[in-house]
Amino acid sequence: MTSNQATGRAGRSAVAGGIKEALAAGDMVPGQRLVEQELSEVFGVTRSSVREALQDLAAEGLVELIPRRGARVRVISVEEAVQITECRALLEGLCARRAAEYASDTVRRELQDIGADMRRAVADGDPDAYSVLNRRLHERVGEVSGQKVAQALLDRMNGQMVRYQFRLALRPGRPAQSLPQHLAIIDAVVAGDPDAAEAAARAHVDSVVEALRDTPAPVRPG
Amino acid sequence: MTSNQATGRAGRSAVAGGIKEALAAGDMVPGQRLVEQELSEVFGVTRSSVREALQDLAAEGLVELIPRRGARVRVISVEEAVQITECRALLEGLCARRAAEYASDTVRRELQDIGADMRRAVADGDPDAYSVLNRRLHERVGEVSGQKVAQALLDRMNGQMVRYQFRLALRPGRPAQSLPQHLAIIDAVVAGDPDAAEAAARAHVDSVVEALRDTPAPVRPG
DNA sequence: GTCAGGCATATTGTCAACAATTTCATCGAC
DNA sequence: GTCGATGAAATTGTTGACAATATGCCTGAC
Repeated sequence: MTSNQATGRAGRSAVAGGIKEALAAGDMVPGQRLVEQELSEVFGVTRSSVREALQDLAAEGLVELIPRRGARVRVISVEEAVQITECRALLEGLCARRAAEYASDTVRRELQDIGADMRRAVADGDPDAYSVLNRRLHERVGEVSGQKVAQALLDRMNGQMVRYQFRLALRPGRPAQSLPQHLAIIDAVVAGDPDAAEAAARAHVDSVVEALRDTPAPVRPG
Repeated sequence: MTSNQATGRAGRSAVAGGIKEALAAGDMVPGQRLVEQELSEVFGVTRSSVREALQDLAAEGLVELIPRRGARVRVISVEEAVQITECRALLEGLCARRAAEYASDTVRRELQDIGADMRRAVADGDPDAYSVLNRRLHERVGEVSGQKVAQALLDRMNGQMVRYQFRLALRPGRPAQSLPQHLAIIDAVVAGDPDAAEAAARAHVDSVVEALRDTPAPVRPG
């Protein structure tokens, strides 16, 4: 973390990025107030930069902006997380379908490698490595699908889900549970079977819905 | 249109709203430069308000913001419009499914009324009325589905599609073509058949993809 | 002891001037 | 005649001061 006096456009993304990180790390709890001057001192930027960064975060749905009352970290209810995940299921399904149709041989091999690595990560009981591979899998599939629009929507939603994803990944046995689903997606894409790929991706994300449903509210707001 | 000297928060949404309107009306063509001072004079607000409004529009994907070079009306290619529509199909499908599951008797009756009005509009050859009913149908379905997240995404995408929707609605015979599809959605929701509702909604939006595919680029950029 | 009113403070919102950068046209060299 | 440099104008970006508003505390009446 560079604590240089960043200014202007650099400052803007520095603040936005910093808050995102803090959010992912759990250093900022939902409902927490975000005071402009405070942030400007912490990040060493002007209040204008903070202001613009907060606008950006609000547009991404990570922060709630109440007129004359300032910004708060937005609380995402379990219900909302479920809805987000339902939407994700559809969009991931679309991406998987298109990936199965369009993926080059190189990518298909790459996906197989990711699958093998995932197997290993689960066998080794390394949820951290699994999480990284998980991200890479979804990322590669989205990329090769050519569905830029769907991908942008998914990115956005993933940003809102950081808190929940963190909690889910920590659950013992969760990787073992999702591994076969991920492998099914990979197999279908590699085999070039669009219907199977879409179904597998949907089934996978739907199982996340299940997992979410018996998640307690992640953090007491306030 | 009030050309009062709006200031502050009011000014901000006044500009954003005004630009959206101009965009929908075709008064602003994609690629057109949006100069801050010019807009501030037209709308009678300070440049700060214009600036923030442009940020909002950029976040919605309606405007492209290039550092040090200003804002331009974003060009949405046919390819992108198709992708947007593909995503819409999925999300509309989800909403229709949930609507079929959860709609109250009152809403079901309301939807039937909309269907009847649509029939009439087509019979009368009134594409304008049909367009309004179309919007209301999708709106009501989204509302009753309880899918706030999907609805928010759809709103966003509809905003980006204004230009294309306008052109499509003008095509002679288009309402007659989409009428049975809309009626199918309504019937399925009214009948409480989720699978049929989802299928009908998807089929409808997929047919929009077809229509888009043989649309010439809507406006010469620049 | 509780509640209403008013004051002090913290915080956000607005603005206009200033700085930095890009753009475009003009001019000169080859 | 074309290409590149130069400078002026237009435009965006930044800053700090000032204004408006909300919040919480303190006081005093009942």
